[in-house]
This record gives sequence, C-alpha cells and structure tokens, in this order.
Amino acid sequence: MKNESNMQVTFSKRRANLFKKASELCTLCGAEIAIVVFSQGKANKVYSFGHPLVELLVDTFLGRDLPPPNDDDRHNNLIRAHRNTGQRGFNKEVMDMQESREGESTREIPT
Amino acid sequence: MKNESNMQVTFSKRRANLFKKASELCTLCGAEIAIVVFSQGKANKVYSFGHPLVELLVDTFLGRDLPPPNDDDRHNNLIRAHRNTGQRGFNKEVMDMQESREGESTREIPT
DNA sequence: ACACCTATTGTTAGGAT
DNA sequence: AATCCTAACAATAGGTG
Repeated sequence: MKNESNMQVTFSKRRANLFKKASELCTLCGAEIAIVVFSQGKANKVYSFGHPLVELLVDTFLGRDLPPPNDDDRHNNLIRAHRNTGQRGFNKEVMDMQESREGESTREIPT
Repeated sequence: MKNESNMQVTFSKRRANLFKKASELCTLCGAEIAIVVFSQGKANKVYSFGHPLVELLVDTFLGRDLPPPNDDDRHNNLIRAHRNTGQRGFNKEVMDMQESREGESTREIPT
C-alpha cells in the first residue's frame, strides 16, 4: 500500500465490508453480532456494529452467566454507555452505510 | 438455503471469514477489533475474536473515557470474565483457525 | 461433521473523474 | 473525500468423497 491516505481509504472500504458481512450473517443465520473497531494513530476513532445493540451483546458476553434483568453492575454499564453517547452526541456521526435494518446499528465515534 | 444443517455449514464458513477479514484489517491498518457472535437456536454458542483481547476493547468501548488502570468497576468486569472463562475451561475450544497472531484470539464458548 | 472442488458472485487496490 | 471503473483475486453455496 502506497501512502497514509490510501490506507485510510482501504480502512474505510474494508471496515464497511466487514460490517456488511456481519449484517449478512445476522440475516442469513439469525446470529447476533457485535463489532467494535478502534482505528489506529492520530485520527483515533471508534466504529461499531451491533445487531441488536452492541451494549446488550457485550454485556451478556462479559457476564456470561445468563443476564438477570436487575443486575446493578451490568445495568450501570448500559446507563453509563448511554449517558456518554448523549454527552458526545454532537460529535456522533451515524454511518448508515445501507438502509439500516430492524434493530441494527452502525456508529462512528471520535475519541 | 436448503435445510438446517446446510445453514450450520454456511454459518461456520462465514463466521470464519468474518474473523479472517477482521484479522486482515488489524494487520493491514493497525486497527483494534473485537467481535462477539451469538449463534441462534438450540445450539446456542458464543464465538469471539479480539485483537487484542475482546474484554479490553469492549471495556474501553463501554466506558469511553480512557481507562484508568485502577478503576474498580472495569477491573472487576475483566476479572469476572476471566474467572468465568477459567470455570468453564473444560468446555472451551480454541478455534485456532489460522496460526494465531500476537495478541489475537478466537474462542468458542458453549452456553 | 469435515475436507476438497468449482462455477458464480463478491471484494479489493488502485486509477480516473 | 466520494464515486465510478476494472482486472486480479477471494468468498460462497452446493456438490462429492
């Protein structure tokens, strides 16, 4: 790969395709998938894909014993995540790479 | 797609390719990626890919303020995740779809 | 379930606009 | 940075052992 800006293009293209593949896997096989991508370097950004929400899936993943609805710790993680999202809402860009399907979301969050 | 077992094959193939694509994106662009996949239905399983560890990335994602080393909440999440992994270690299959690279891991965890 | 095969379809890097 | 183009390459479903 030639230079820095070519790599940025490659990163975007491949990230989009990764999310597309994930989306296909969800639709085709009824899977639930969460993806978090941190880009490298100065332009450090966070991108995510979730079907359904990333927070719900990673929360279940971290506390792998099946999730009780009123667990304080896990609940607070969700709350905090949503609070932070709200705080930085003006920085948030919704990617909307395709017509976004039911219960599926892609995001881009500058750090 | 014809039947149930053909879909299982498709699911495995596509999941492997999704993880491969993620791995390429990490190597090529220096990105950090975490993926969590829940399969559907009776044979409900959890698969994950992380470069580096899934736990570190999703933890940073959930508490997006940069992670202080001694934050109790986040630390406990990691500990608990690792404890659970240990508890169910006899059930754990390391996928090892390719020669596993430095700081990268794929897992399959029955639920 | 797993490995190999193959025709079709999809992805990719790079160039052009 | 975004969109279109395209030759080279890779993924896919379905088939067979």
